Amino acid sequence: MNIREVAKKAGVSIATVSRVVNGTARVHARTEQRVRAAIERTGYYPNTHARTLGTGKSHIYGLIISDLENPFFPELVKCFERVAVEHGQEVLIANTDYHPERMHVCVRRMLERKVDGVAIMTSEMDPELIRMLSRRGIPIVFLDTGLVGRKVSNICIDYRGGIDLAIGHLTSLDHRRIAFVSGPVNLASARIRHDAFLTALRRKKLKCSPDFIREGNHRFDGGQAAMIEMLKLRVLPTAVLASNDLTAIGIMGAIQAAGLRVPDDISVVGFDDIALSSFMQPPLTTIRLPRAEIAEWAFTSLYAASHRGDNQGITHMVTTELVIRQSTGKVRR
Amino acid sequence: MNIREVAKKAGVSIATVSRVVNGTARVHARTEQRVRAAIERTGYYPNTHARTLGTGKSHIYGLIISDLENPFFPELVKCFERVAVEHGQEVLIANTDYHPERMHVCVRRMLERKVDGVAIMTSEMDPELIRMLSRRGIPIVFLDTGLVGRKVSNICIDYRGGIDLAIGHLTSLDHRRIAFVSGPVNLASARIRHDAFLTALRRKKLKCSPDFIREGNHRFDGGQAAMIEMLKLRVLPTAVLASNDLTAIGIMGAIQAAGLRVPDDISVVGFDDIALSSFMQPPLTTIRLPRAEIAEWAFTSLYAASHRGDNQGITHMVTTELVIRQSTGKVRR
DNA sequence: CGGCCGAATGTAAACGGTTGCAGGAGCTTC
DNA sequence: GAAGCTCCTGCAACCGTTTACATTCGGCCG
Repeated sequence: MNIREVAKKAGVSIATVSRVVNGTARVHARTEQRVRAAIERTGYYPNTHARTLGTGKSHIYGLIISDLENPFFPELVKCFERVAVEHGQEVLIANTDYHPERMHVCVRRMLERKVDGVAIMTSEMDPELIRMLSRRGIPIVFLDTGLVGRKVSNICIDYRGGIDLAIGHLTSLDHRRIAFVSGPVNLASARIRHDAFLTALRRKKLKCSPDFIREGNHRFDGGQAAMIEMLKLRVLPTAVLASNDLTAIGIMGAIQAAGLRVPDDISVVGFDDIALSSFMQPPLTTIRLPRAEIAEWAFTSLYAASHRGDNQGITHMVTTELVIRQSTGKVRR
Repeated sequence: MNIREVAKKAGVSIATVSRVVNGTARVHARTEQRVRAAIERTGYYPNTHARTLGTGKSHIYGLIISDLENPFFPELVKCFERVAVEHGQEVLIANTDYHPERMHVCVRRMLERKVDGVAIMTSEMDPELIRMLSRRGIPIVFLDTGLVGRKVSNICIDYRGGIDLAIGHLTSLDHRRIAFVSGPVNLASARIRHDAFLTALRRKKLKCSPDFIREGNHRFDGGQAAMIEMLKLRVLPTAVLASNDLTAIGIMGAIQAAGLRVPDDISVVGFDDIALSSFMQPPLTTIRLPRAEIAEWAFTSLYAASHRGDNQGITHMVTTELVIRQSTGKVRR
């Protein structure tokens, strides 16, 4: 059931069938009718590979992420896929597993399949690889890297705004001793959050003891370990802000395991608002990162660049919001 | 940089380049050298779409799942992708979002991209669609459906064995009043677990009050609601088994919200062993479903069917195991 | 030295679409 | 009635491979 079969059944040339299928040129209503009937009867659908070969457009978009098992990503991937399918496009997903060198394989896979654009939603990256894509005119969109250029767009997250909200919320509950557990310091986006925390404290005229700043790893065990250490201090913080939700959940675990209570003894605030956070005991107060918006914007910017030939990349700012649940409360006297 | 460029640079015909790239026929060592050098210099890699057009093999495998946000799936998807990439194949992921009618779109996407095989890891399905794939000779692998046929394989999970282990574990801790919160009853795999629970109780000569059997929805809120109801009974169970981990986590939430303790007052056992379970307070005792094994076997069975032309599908049995953590304990007097 | 053989390489026809260009049909206009 | 215009439609080249078949080449044997 290829285009030739359909053409024969409809008594027209393959060019006419192609025009009916794609709507690329006027076809007489009567002819169109016949072609459509033939398509119906044969159950014909075009071969995308042949189409790609002819037009150079694959209708596939690449999505590179760090790790699908990190709860931050599934929603992002799902939304990206949903929007892509709504636009009649396909998605190619690749995991780097946090290894910068795996990026090579990912980019290679994208090139081999001739993607029409790539969303790079990881922190790891390699300028050489970016150039490989750029040189071929493939649109790119990044998450959180300053770069913007020809066909290269960027999504910026307002970490500072979210952290300001969280600190404001905590101070309004009379918290003065606020600790922070960061992500891995070699991660740019983790450093931004760390800086934003210090700035926000300063603005509130609060001091921050170095004992109250710990490094985590953006995973459960990192938060847990950091908090276990912190609980050995003579003077404990009354609230802890974490660089992401998994860290916050690890922190809550350590607090509860030590026989203390959240939020009665120590309040905890996370960052990301992964689904899991609302299921914790107590449900976690956290700064929401709108993953659906990120995914949607990532796709549509690539799609626009590929279709309308928008050459100048742009920066899109994504705002965060504070979701208040039950892991934060007023300071006990 | 297509095959013609390479051929020109190496001073050979495109057929020779193709033979070097694919190793499909003998090429003189000296010639091969020249071709490889040309490939190196030009950074050439073959166009997969042209290749697919010529050979009929796309080297793409489809993976249909219910919902990427259900924590059961990310690990499955990740493993499937890893194994596929190791074999030089690509993966096409599609979500049904639990809607049987979305299967149409998923299967259509698979057909359009000419996948070499499809793993259908959802419960929803439509025999008509299966036939559409089968008629074209596309290998299929299912999770948990009795069907096996020409190029159709099946992965069976030993639910009964896992549930027997769990009930054995609970009775050895002196539990006699054991409750069960099922999944949605219209889901075959949920019914199997339900039946297995009843059988296991009977084998231990335990009676089960109808009050102790509730229907959940395989989500957090279903477990929570079912347990809130159950806690109104005059005589409470000493242990609850859930049809999956999310349900179990909802159950623990309801118990703790009611001021009771897990496992001191009520023990809880889950099913699946999603990553989250080990992070709960207390960490959840659960029946582990080996998702990596399922994914690996799903891919390799498709790959074998596509490459070696294995026509007879087979059934693969996957065993479960009990992971004992801290949500289960001895019955208090 | 001629014929034969096998190894190495080239030629050209698919694969299934898209699309620029040409041409025919039907109609208006002078 | 011829010229010119529009609207449809078909022809054929092209996209980048694979692969069956043809061809060339060198060596070996009788």
